[in-house]
Amino acid sequence: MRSSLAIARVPTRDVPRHGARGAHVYHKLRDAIQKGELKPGQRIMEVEVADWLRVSRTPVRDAIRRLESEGMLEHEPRNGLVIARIDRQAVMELYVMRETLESTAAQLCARHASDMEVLDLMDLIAGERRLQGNYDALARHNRQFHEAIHRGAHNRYLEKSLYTVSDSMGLLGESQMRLPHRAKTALAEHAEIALAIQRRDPETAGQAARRHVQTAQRERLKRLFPEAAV
Amino acid sequence: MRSSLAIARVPTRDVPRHGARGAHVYHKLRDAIQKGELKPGQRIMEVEVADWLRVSRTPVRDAIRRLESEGMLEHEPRNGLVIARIDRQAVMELYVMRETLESTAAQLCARHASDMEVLDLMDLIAGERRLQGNYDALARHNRQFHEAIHRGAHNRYLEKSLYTVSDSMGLLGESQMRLPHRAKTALAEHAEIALAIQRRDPETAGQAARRHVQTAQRERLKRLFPEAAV
DNA sequence: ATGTATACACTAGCATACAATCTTGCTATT
DNA sequence: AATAGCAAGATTGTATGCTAGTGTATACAT
Repeated sequence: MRSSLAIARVPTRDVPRHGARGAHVYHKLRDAIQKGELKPGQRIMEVEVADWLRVSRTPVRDAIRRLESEGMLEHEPRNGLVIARIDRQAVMELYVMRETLESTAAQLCARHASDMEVLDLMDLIAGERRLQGNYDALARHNRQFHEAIHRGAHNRYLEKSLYTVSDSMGLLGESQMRLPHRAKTALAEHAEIALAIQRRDPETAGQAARRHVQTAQRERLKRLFPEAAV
Repeated sequence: MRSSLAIARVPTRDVPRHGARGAHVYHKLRDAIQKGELKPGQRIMEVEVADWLRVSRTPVRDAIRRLESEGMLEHEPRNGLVIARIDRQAVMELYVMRETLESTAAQLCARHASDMEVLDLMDLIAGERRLQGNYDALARHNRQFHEAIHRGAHNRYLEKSLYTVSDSMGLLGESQMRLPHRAKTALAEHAEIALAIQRRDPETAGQAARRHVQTAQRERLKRLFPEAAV
């Protein structure tokens, strides 16, 4: 079918091979949104994206449909497709949802995670301690820690829901882990969750996760709406 | 652009007008899956669907991408795109997820539903009582009741998650409400949830919803896997 | 100056043509 | 008999042209 050295073959351009362009566009857009290069309310046009990534409109459409269904993009009545805006009300709803899901994930993780997964979790806590001060790394690490818990719950539907909720959180701006005091508090909270999971104590783990989300929410609201008395 | 009486114009065929074909295909496919006309594992091919609905592959692809992202369709390694299969493990995970979400919805509904929405809920209970024996109607009614609670929670992310979870439930086969004894029990459980919501008692409402999902799960497992000792 | 109508540009929805990939079954070779 | 290789057909991925619909500007009327 192809050159016998197909495995060594590399795309001439940065255009991905046939059969992966839709996914490529999806990830590029997603990353750009997460990094804040594309901001909420900003308009997205098929041709622009297609030009940017040097593909045709079709794979762009595929990616857009997916991001739309995940709530990262939305059609604004008289304005076309835009990066989803998250108003105050939506932030509240999002955090309520996250509270529920993270709490459930922690509970299930305490019940179902393998011993290996629990060890991973403890390693992550140790790693987080070492990273104090390095805010970029902490932000990435934070996501890893939470994802480890999500995986440990062994529930694909829950994991997927948490995935989209986390992405929507990304729309709110940069990670809270960049705030020194937040990073410190978060470490303690993470440790509390991880220890409860290690003890196989679902109730405590769930409660700890719930509190963790709540304090994160309070901090977030202070930054997003500093004028409001929260 | 068009005839001056565009408003009176009706599509010649059942092909919807420009700007709605993708959505049309989405709903047709979704309905067919819910009704069991398309069964889990069955292969879906773009051209077939396109012929069936007399549209081109493009809107079909749009619909497929969406259903895929919602978990109704999935790619099977050497078989292409198929209606999602739900194995025993997935059923368990799905019900855990539903338990969490329905419970949360009931709690939030007790807190945030408007008085009008609560009245609606009570009307639905009364209606359900009258429908005893009419199993088709009960199945529809059941969905309405739950959707009313989902809406009453006033949380768009929660509502969306519940929407996709409910759809995945549809993959399991016909509604449990067709079983006489299940219909009777369900009515009592629904009433319990609704009354707690009316009393604005989130804790009780949440617990009742959780139990409701659990008994539904037990019944479902009995039917799906009669051999297993559950 | 304000309202209304017409023309124009822009964008997403759609259809279709083309290309790459995968499946499958056959054949030749061992 | 088993297996590698090949070829035909099937199916999805990709590119692109065309069109309907909608926002915007300009001209005209009041």
